[in-house]
Amino acid sequence: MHFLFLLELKKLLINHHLMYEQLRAYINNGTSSIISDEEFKLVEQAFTPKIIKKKQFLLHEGMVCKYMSFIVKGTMRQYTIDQKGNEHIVRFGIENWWISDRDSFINLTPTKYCIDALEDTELLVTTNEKLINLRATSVHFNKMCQNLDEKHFSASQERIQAMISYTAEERFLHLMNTYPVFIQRIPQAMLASYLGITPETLSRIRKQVTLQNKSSR
Amino acid sequence: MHFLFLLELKKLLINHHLMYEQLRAYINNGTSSIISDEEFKLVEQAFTPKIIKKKQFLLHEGMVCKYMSFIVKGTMRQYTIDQKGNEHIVRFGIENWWISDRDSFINLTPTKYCIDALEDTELLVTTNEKLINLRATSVHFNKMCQNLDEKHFSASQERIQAMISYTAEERFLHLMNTYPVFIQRIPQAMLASYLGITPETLSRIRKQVTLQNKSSR
DNA sequence: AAATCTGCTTGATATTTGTCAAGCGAGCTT
DNA sequence: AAGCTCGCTTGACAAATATCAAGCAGATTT
Repeated sequence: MHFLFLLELKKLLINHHLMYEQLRAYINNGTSSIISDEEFKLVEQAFTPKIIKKKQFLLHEGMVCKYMSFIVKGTMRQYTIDQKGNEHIVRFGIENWWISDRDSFINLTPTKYCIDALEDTELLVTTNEKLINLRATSVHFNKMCQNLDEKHFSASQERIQAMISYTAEERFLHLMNTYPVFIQRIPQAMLASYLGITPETLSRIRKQVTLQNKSSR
Repeated sequence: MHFLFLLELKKLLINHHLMYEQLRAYINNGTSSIISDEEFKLVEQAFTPKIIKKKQFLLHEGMVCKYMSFIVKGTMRQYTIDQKGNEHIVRFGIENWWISDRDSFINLTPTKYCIDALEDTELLVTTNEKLINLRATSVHFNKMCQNLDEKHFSASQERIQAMISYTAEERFLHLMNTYPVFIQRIPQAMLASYLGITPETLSRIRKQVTLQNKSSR
């Protein structure tokens, strides 16, 4: 009994180690110089590993979003629920992106979003206070945050532009090109919601698209 | 002749002074402590005043966006032009917001956006290098940038959510509540583009809305 | 194995929005 | 004052998308 417990604990620690290592790799990825062990220790201390099982919630409508989480592995979604009970997916979260409702996180206001996991997902979680401190003390980490923010800006703008200028079919093709991972991993009904259309319409669009591909070959 | 020139120059300097003062006011607005004169001098030095006349371009598709501009007064639009020649407005810029294509600004890639002025607009312009230096030297300015970024994040997310969950009419009503200034200042055809609909549809929606208001009184 | 559920597809029809064409009033130019 | 552009509206019709209802194959539960 004791022995099995220790074994599980060991596995857990190894897994946690791997999670931090991926964060380290991503930090190094964005800068020319490599983050030192001492500096990375500061980063480690600011984050807590967390695993969210499929369908579990990270955030629920009405809560204040106290955490900002770096996704190490897995897929999440951030969505609202309207009066009719329909879900509208604002954002998918995958590896190497933040997941959080920044508005609620910064202003401590209740969120209107839910965030849950589409598959078992590994997170590194931090608070606003720790984040602010860490950004002030670790140059490399701060740089990573800036890069992530720019990535986020760019993605949002791209999405808005697609929504106002493209038809549903064009938006789907655009998504296929930009985030092919989404198409592979995410159930079609959720992709439809993300694209702002109904599942039925997406089904017809896909049929359309595959037919066009076949005839052009 | 000499005299008139000096008079014009004086007017210009006074105007420039007022522009900087507004930036100072906005910086102070976002923090608990007030920015000192020495610190604000650093801010002043990083920016150049610029006036863009109505319909003039600040940025054109294909250029690299080398500047980030703080709007002191006026209205701008950031938009794409599709193959059919239709314009799609991604964003309006008004007082106390940045205007720039951040993606191009950061990565030095050619932009796909045009930015022009809807009315004579006063800007304080800076470069990425100056911005980075200034953020490192002025705590108050850095805080303002963070606040602006959060404002931008929040607005983008809000917009995306509106696009995927609301009908055209709901989006218009939402815009009326969120940015009534837009409705007052901006020609209807451009509002339509911003909402992702045609001018004709917006015209019909407005008719609809005013009829409903009348009957409910 | 039967029953249920989930994710997706398909068809018929309704609703929303776009397209094209015309018109109208206000302000501007000549 | 005549003519013109601009911003907006309106009508008739077309296209895109939603809605409702049904069905179906594969996975999961009982």
